Amino acid sequence: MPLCHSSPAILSLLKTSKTLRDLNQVHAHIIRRGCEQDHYLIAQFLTICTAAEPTNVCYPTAAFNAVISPNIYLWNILMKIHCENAPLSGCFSLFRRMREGGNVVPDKYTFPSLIKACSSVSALRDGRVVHAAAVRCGTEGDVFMGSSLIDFYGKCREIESAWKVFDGMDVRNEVSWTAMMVGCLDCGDMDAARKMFDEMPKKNDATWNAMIKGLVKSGDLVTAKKVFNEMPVRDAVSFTTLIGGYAKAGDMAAARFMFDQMPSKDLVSWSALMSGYVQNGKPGEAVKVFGEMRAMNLKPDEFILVSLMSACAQLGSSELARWIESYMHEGPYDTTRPHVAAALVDMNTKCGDMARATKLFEEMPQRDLVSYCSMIQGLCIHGRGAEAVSLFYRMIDEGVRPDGVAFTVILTTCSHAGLVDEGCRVFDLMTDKYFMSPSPDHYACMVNLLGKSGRVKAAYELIQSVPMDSHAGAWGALLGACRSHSDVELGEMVAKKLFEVEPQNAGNYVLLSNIYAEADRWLNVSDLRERMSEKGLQKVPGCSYLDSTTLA
DNA sequence: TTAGGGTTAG
Repeated sequence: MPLCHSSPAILSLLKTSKTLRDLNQVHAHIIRRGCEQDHYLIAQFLTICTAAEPTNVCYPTAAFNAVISPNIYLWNILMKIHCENAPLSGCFSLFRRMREGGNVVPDKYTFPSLIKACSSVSALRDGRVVHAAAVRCGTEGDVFMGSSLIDFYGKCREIESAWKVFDGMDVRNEVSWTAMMVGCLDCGDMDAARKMFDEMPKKNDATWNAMIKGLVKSGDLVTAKKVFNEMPVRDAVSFTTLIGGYAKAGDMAAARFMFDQMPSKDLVSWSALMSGYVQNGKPGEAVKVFGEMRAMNLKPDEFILVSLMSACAQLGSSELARWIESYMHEGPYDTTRPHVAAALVDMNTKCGDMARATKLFEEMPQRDLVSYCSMIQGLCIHGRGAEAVSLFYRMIDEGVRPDGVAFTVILTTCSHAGLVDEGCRVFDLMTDKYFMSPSPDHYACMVNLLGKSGRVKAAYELIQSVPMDSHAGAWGALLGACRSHSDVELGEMVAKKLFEVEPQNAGNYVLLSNIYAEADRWLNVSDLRERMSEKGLQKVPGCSYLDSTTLA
């Protein structure tokens, strides 16, 4: 029996609590007044607890554990807290505890959070188990249940299962429709998504924004803008989605224009604008935006600081780097969080402070894939290829599994440092131990590596064995190698291939012409120059293919 | 009795 009935004094105290300190005080009151078994009061406490300290799972769990016989409300609240902040395994052990010793039966409020936790990590098998449990509990007819299942199957790319849930629902609302539409969008089925968008009885902001996002992702910015204009009330999300779309398309003028149109800008929109400038190689602009933001007395979050650090890395300014670091130490920023730490390492290597980068890297509580890659790349930039390779193996020893990007980084390093045998070993490791199929970029790295070390024939054989469509980058690297090793015969074959795959690239003609010139084959040179002018190709001096297409 | 769940942006 509760000793007190939701003491109004404690309740009102609880409602004004904002910080952990406030909560500790209220908690002390709860314990002193013997209210630890008051379900209603503890429910309030748990809710406010996570609002104040979202990532702290331990504290609400401890308060919950003090309740002798928690009711279903309390179980569901704690379940949601775990689902949002704890690893999936923790959520499932809580779920087991609830079913085995909880003396309660899971209800329709229990499952949606669990399903959501499964979809956030695409845990298809686990989600199916929860789905089955929900069916056994007779809650699968609930709209929330259905919507979370549609979202889950959509995120796991099981669109057929999503449709089955959607079609089987007796009652659907805008959330269920939106979740299904997002499933179609993620599968690339624009027609089905558009049909749903047009046919659904009711739309909310999330619906409109999801459609805009899908159109942006498919590259159709014109229709995205049209839908945006048709939206009854545009919120920060809609603006930010379009800003991101323009940034990805390289149109920073349009992105900036959208940003300036926003009636109220939040941190996410500032961050989108900044990272747009960073992505488009305009670090100076990103730094300027950061200045504008600070002038408005806005407190940057970690995302924004990561963008600022990337901008600084591009600028290579050690002064700015030092300023950012001291700024972060003053504020409430957690510099040990993986993405922040990785950005710090990257910034310091690119601004020339390898000692600082190494110190930061070694002092991290745990090094993840991204921080390892930042450090490996840093060593590569500073010409310390051998150290980079041994760091790569240390990463594997520490149990961090390399992904495709990590292999690109290490292969590029080997290629820059001329570590041919090491590169070949890494390439074999990727295919034989990790069973990864190399991407065009990986092949390009290998061709570069073999080609630069003079093994042009081996490079040619590798590229011919590639089971995918020829990648211009790899062939281009090989042509470059043919030039530096004066292999006219192979150069001709490679160039022929390149003229097929990228006929617009004048650089390939120039390379071949240089190969001829170095072999004193002037007749071939003039032939080639003629073919170039016939095709209307012109090589801009000092400008690569990438530059000229970007400018166009 | 009061309280608890699902869709959209960096």
